[in-house]
Amino acid sequence: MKEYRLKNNLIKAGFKAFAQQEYKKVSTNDIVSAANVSKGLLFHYFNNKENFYLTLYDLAWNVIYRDVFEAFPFDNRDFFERLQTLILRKTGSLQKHKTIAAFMKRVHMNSDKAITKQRLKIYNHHNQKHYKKIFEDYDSTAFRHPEHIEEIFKTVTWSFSRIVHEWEKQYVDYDNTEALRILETEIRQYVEFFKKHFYK
Amino acid sequence: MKEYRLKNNLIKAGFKAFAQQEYKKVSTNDIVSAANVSKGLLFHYFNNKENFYLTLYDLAWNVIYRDVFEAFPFDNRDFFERLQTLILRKTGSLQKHKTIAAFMKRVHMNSDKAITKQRLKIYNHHNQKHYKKIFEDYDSTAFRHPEHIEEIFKTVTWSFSRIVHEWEKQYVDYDNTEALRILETEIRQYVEFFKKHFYK
Amino acid sequence: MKEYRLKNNLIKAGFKAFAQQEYKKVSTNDIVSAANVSKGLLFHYFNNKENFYLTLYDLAWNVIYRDVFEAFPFDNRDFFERLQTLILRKTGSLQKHKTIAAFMKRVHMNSDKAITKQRLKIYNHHNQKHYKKIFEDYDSTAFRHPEHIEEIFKTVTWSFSRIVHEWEKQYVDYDNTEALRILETEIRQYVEFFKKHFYK
Amino acid sequence: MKEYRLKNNLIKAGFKAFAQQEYKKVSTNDIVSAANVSKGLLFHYFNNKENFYLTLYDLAWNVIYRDVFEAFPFDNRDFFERLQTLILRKTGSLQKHKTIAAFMKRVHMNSDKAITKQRLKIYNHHNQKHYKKIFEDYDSTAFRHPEHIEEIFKTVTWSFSRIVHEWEKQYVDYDNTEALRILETEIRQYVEFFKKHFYK
DNA sequence: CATGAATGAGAATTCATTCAT
DNA sequence: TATGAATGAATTCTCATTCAT
Repeated sequence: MKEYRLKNNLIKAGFKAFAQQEYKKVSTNDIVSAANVSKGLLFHYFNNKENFYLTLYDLAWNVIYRDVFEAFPFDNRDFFERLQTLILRKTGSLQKHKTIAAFMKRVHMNSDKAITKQRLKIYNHHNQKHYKKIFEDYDSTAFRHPEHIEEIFKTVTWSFSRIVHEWEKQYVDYDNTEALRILETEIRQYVEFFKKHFYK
Repeated sequence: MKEYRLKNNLIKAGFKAFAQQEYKKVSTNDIVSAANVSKGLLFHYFNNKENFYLTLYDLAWNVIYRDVFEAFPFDNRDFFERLQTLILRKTGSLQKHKTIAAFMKRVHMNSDKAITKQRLKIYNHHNQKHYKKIFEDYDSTAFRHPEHIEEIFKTVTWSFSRIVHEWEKQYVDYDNTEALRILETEIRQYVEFFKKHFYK
Repeated sequence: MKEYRLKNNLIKAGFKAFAQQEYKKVSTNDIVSAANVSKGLLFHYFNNKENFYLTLYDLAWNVIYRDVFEAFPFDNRDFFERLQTLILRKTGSLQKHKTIAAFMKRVHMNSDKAITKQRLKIYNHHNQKHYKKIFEDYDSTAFRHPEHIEEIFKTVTWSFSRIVHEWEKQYVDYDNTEALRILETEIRQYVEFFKKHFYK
Repeated sequence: MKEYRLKNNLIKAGFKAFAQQEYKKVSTNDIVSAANVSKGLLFHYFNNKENFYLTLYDLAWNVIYRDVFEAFPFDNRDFFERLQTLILRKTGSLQKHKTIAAFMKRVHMNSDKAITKQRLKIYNHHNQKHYKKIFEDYDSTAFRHPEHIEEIFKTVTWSFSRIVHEWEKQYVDYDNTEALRILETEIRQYVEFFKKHFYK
């Protein structure tokens, strides 16, 4: 598809620019000249700066979830193991795409009202869509108290996100695969712990 | 001091503006018109926008540490209790000065390189100066292993900052004094815990 | 004529757009997207925006004069009655084609030099062509002073255009047929008046 | 007032530019460079293009009414003669300020919604203010039917505006004073006519 | 005949900063 | 100390037009 070459250039340049600097500090001029593209093209494709930014955010989630769902082991219906796979793959994807990871960090730090609102919409849309995919057919028979699934889900995901956060701070400079193995071990440990308490 | 009225107006307007919006989004026009002061005066007093911003940051710490050191119980030479007082007063001060608290949050989220660098300088300067004041004459004889004081200091301050952080998130809407009492109880609990382990 | 469908879409969209907004305010993007047609096609058919605009103007007169000349009673060779028919049909046509009427109003208000010049050319071309048709074989024997035909022509057409103008302002919201009947009565009255003075 | 020199340059350049071309066709660049003034200054004084345009419109009426009211013969309380003075002075003022006259024509032809709305507001404000001044203490005892004053007022002003309009078209190129004398004669004639019919 | 990607000059507007008074 | 007029580079965005396919 030769015709999307320049659009792609814009997207790449956008990710890079918004990963390095704040939204407001990045000028559309910077982006188009980095993308080696005319001034008008950005607006031809994305209408305005804000929409471009949010489109990139949307694309970023697409990239991440593509990695997450590539040959996802749907045959394993164990709740915790699915969750573990999800987290490890998400984290792995961000490790792989450094620019996107940096971009995401900045997006989530942006405190402009209009942008925050739209960003949440996009985020929720992805979350809903993909969590449904993963958790609509998990094995609920294993739980000791299936009626507490809501609370368990929250506690567990929250704990995991915390673990990832701590791990991120600590292993920021490490070799990717090595760091991921460490995270995996830690998560696996917690999975065992959760299983012991929440399963029959 | 009639002659500093306008400078003060600028400072107040500055805190308010930078508490509500990002550095880049706030225009000097916004500030001077909110302060009811001429355009030139801002630059007369503060040279440029960046310096104005950093001056406010410096002033903010002054405000906070003035609260902290007002009748500080220096007669109590216990390490942990001094630390506890420091933290509770700092937090209390921010609770009292909502605008400054919001301002500080935004400053610490700002990721502009030039500003980050300068901001750290100011931060370190205050930290050094005031921590010295508090911890230069603590009672070191109580420690089981005085040679580990460095590690203990880090562990403890880090834990405390974590506790405050969690507390902030949870009690954001609560009544000030009530929320502070809760924090105090929690911190006191940890102080006991630390004393038990690190003191003879 | 399947192959002119898109050209027709463009024309319709053009009339509508230029009826609603000034020439400069209408963008070619507006037109092509309203016409559901590619950007290039507009330029393929009409070369540039200005030419497109003027082509529409030309077409508008074609539409109007088609209505005027549909089964025109050429057997009646009376000068004033032909003129009356011309005016009533012209006005009726504009009442029928609201969009074209609005378009025409805007075109005649446009004061861009280049466009005004071209517009006049088109206008004169139509005028000449059609007035000739109507007035080349009128019954000149009825006039008291056939040598004054020029002045009579001017006086009469000018008076009629004035009558239509006043009528337009007054009956803008009325039912078409009803309003037209009123205009007809008024014009007929003047025709009688003119006949009395200018005929033998 | 040395400090308003450049503001005045902008105003003059604005009148000239908007007198020669449509609102949309005039670029702020054209104006500032004609005024020999920096790009920013226009926006410093007038915020945006639209507001600049409307400010000029307001100023134009000020200029005209300043001419109208300069030593206005308020001692003459005759209704028609006041009206006559008003019209002749208004017309004379526009003859004197050719640029403003051309500007006004264009403003009144502009069909942009937002601008039309604001323009009317300004127009009504001036009208109200000045008509009140002139007609609040006219001699109403002279009228045969003072209860019909509303209708008389409308009929008369409408007739006069029509006369001026025709006159404008005819004497566009004539010497100012000569043309004005012609208009005056014509108006005077009508005043006599009105007096004969509406006065006792 | 039909597309729409691509261009780039030019538009309005913003804003930190300067400087004469 | 205080003003605010003045600057102009930088920014976002528009739009008629071209052209390879």
